[in-house]
Amino acid sequence: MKKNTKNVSICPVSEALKVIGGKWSLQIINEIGLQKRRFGELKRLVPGISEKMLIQELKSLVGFGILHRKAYKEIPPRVEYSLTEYGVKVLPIISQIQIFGNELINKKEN
Amino acid sequence: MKKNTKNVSICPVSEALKVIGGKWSLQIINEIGLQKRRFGELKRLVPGISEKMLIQELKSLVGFGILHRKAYKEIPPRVEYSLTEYGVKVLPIISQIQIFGNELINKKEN
DNA sequence: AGTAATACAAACTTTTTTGTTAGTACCTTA
DNA sequence: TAAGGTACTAACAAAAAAGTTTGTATTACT
Repeated sequence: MKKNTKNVSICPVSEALKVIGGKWSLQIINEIGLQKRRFGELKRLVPGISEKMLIQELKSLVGFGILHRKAYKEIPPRVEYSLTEYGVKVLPIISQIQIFGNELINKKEN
Repeated sequence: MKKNTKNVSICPVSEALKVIGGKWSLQIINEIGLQKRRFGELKRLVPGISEKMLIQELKSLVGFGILHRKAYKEIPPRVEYSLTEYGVKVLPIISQIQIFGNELINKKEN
């Protein structure tokens, strides 16, 4: 495994989980997909999320370079979020997790 | 999206995260891979994990049908963990996360 | 009799994550 | 003048996850 400057191992899985490890990030990324989504739109699309968690996650993902944020200078405000070229690389993870999640659901039904 | 008996939506991603959403589960599953691993072995292989978290996760994963636990009636005790047929289906998720994690690491280095 | 090895268990504390509530700025329209 | 719509912010509370410490059973070996 790779080491950092202090010669401590860096685990790719751990590094990834710092970015997409929370309760909501994957759901948000999934709803954005290859589109542009407004804040209010995401609020509706991600069921159960609070406004606080939504902005918190959006900010974090923007900070990690996963999301791009475009604010229009209008009143009332309009902000659009979309995946960056890095963000797009999260989508295959989601696909795999969905496959597994569906297996779990089918398994439960027995 | 699928609905359960109470007509509430079930999200495959959420369901999957209930099983593999913690800090350690993916690392543990990754270390087991297609082999058999003893408790003590995993303790060494997963750096930084406490004994408590290790058994807690192992128990949980056994409960979800991801891991198989085989205890030998010996003293000192010997217990071997391995992936079930369901557990094996987590490996592609890990592969994808590793790809993404490595991208993050490379990105940081600039 | 004392120690070592292995795989845990239980009680408790700390840390992290998530949720709740109330409030802001700005312009438009009634 | 007052209310409405949008994207936030901040303070605080609750819940969930993770960490720490101490202890257990069993047998073999010294």
